Parts: sequence; structure tokens; C-alpha cells
Amino acid sequence: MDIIVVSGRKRKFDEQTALQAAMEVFWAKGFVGASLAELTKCMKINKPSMYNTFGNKEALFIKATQYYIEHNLTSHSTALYEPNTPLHTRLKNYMMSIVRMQCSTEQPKGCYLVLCQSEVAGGDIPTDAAALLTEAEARPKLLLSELFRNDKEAILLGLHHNCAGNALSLYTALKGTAAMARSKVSSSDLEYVIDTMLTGMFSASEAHASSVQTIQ
Amino acid sequence: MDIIVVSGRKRKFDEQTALQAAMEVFWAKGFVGASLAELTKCMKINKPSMYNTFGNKEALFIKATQYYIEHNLTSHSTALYEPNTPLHTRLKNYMMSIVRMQCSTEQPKGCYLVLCQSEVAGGDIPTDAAALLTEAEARPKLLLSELFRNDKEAILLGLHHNCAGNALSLYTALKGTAAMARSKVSSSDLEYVIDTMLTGMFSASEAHASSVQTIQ
DNA sequence: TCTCAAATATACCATTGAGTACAATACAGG
DNA sequence: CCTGTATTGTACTCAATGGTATATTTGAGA
Repeated sequence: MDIIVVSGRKRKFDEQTALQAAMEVFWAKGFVGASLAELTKCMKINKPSMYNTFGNKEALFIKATQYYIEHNLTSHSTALYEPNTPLHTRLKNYMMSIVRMQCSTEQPKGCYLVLCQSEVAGGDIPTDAAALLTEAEARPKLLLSELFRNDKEAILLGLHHNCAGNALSLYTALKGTAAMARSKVSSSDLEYVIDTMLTGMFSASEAHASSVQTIQ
Repeated sequence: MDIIVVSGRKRKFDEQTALQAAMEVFWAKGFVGASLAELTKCMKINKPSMYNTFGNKEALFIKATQYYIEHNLTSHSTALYEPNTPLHTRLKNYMMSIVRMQCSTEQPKGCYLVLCQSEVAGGDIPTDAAALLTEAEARPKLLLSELFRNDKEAILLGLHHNCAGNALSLYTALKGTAAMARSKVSSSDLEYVIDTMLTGMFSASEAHASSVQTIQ
């Protein structure tokens, strides 16, 4: 079943290029903050082209979000499975890979998902888009959680006893760095933060026991 | 020089009450996301009243932000100076006091400043308001930094060697928890995150030395 | 070269955004 | 009980928003 090519005027723009441009606008401004005027200007197409290629603002946003996940999120996780590498190093590389992206001057600062997810709570994001954002946010948390559950070294260190908690700690740190990045804090400053969090996690078993005693 | 009372129709609403209502709208929606229609509806006044009491949207936002700082931010810091209390406990109480506020159902989720600061990067916030937000964000970081510099126990533990770094770590964690709170994560889940970060910080001197060796 | 579907450009629509003009109203001082 | 002043309610302005109708181009197939 081949694609039926029905003749007509040829498209002047590349869909992927336009999508990337749209993604960067959403990344900088959020869903609500990004206007169609600015979107189409950056995409270098006009509104009717946008509407009959992508559907509407929400559909464009969903495709842009998927583009972000594929191109700017998935890549980092390879660091987690690097063979012959201590878990601490793999986690640190993973975290810093993300932090460096958050701080990069090549792209908008911070994290696309963190920014837009915070709009969801405001209630101004359409249902389907909100669902995608929520699902996308759950992914890295699950990835880390599974790592702690299955990784040999993690089990040896006892980190598998609280997979979810440890994953939440790291993910929360990354949300924090995303916010800091947006305020123009440098990735080298944030490296200290990541180190602190990892140190805390790796000395968890003893430390948490003592902290429980400390609190009232 | 007394206040000259020139007679006229009496104001029907209380300025502070209206301001608090406005603050909650900004807290939930951000500066751009909060429309005058919604603001005035929640403040239970109409637009002309709002304009001749507060000036305009930006002026209202600035007053609402100051209201937030006074009523929802300053109070937490007393925990930092509680006498006869170990530093670890004081920090934990401080952090959890903020986290509980972020997760409270009595108010919008997350942190007013984190949400609005992220809009600043988008460029849609007027200059004066943006300056206030930036200044407000610097405050807790400075507070923590000074604590690490001057507190006897902090000095004993060597935490004064990197005041800024340690302050940044804690503040970044709080920005992270603010974002998580907005995604409806509970304060009890986030307590584990705070514990992890504090543990990391308190075992900093040794840990950071070893982590430097670990990375590449 | 004629045809016709698909893409473009321009102009438009309804709604909502921030901000205002103005008349009606309420209140203190004389 | 007037008079003047400040607040309120309604109705407006003007620009920007998401989304479309329509006419004009383009190019592959017959």
C-alpha cells in the first residue's frame, strides 16, 4: 500500500525544520506564552501553511513536544548503561549531560517539560497536551527507578531498597537545575549541586537512619 | 503634616484582602497567564477600582509579589536561628517548612517566585517587575550563604568553605521541590529528597574529594 | 499545453487582552 | 440639605489572540 501522490504545488519548507523552530519557541515561552504570530515567524511559514500541515496550535505543540523528547531527552540516557563504568560515574554523566543542555546558549535555557508542566497546573493547557506532558515527565523517573531496581552495583549498595525515592531525588535535583539554568546559573556552578545530591544518595542507608533520629 | 482627608464615596473593599486574592491568582497562573478579568473577579472588584487603587497590571503584580515575600517567605527563616538546635535540624525544619507550603492545598501549588521567575527568561515580564523577582530570588540564597559563613556549627563542620555552593545546593533543591509540588507530589515524598540533599551536604568535604577522582 | 489538486499569500472574523471615559452613586463637611 | 469629591458600574477603545475564507500560484500527470 504505497502513498498515493496526488499532484499539486510543492511545499516550500521542511516539516522537521519548521517543527524544530516551533519547539524552540515553546521551549522559551511555554504553550500559552507562544503566540501563533511568533511561532509562524520563527517557523518561516504563514498561518494557513501551519494549520494545514499540523492542524492547530495544540497539535503543533504535541508534535513539538514529541520532537523535544526524541531529540533532546532520549540521548542522555545512554550514559546510564555505559559498560565498565561505576554507577556513580554513570549517574553523574547522565545528570551533567542534562544540566549542560539546560545551560546551553545554543538553545533556550532550562527544560521544555519543566516549563510547560508548570503551566498544566494553571489549567491553561488542553487535555491531550497536558496528558502528554505528564506522561513525558514520568519517563525519566521510571528510567532511574528501574536502574536502581536492576543494576548490580545499585543492589550491592542497597540503593534498590528505595528505587522510587532515589529516582525522585535525582529527578527533583534536575528540575531544580532546570529552574536555576533559566536564571542563568552556569553548569559548572550546578555541578556542585549534582555532586552534593549524588553524595547524599550514595551514603543514604546510614544517613537516613540518623536523620530520622534527628527530626523531632 | 497630617494626611488630608478629602471626602468622597467610601471604598467597599479591603486593599489587603484584594491584594492577597491577586497574589493567589498570580501564584497559580504567573504574570502573563493571569488576566485582568480573572484578577478582578477573584479580588471582587471591578477594573476601574483596580486601576485607581493599584495603578496597572504591573504595579499590582509588584505589590502582590511583595505581599507574597512578606507573608509566605520571610516566616520560614526563623527556623534557621532556633537556639539550642543542631544545624542539621534547623536546616531540615527550614526546608520542610517551605516544602509543606509548596505542597499545601490551602494555596496554589509550588512557589510564586519560581513560577514567575521562569517567565522572566521568556521576556514577557516588564523591567521593574523582573528586577524585583530577581532580587527576591537572591535573598534566600544570601540568607543561607551567610548562615554557612557565620554559624559556629557550620564552621566546625567545614561548611563555611563553600558557603555559596552549599546555599546553591539547598536552594536548587527547593526549586526542584517547588516544581514537583506543582505536579502534585506530596511533601512526605519530598522529605526524602530533602534528607538526601542535606546528607550530601553534611558529608561534603570527604565526598566531594572522592567524586572529583571518580569523574573521568 | 491543459488540467486540477495542493500549497501559498492576503485579508478577514470573532474573541479576549489591557486599559479608559463617563455617568451614576455614596459620603463627609459646610 | 446642598456641594464637592472619590468610588463604583457600564460601556467603551484598540491591539493581539487563535483560527479561516478566498483568491492566487505552482507543478506533476494526461
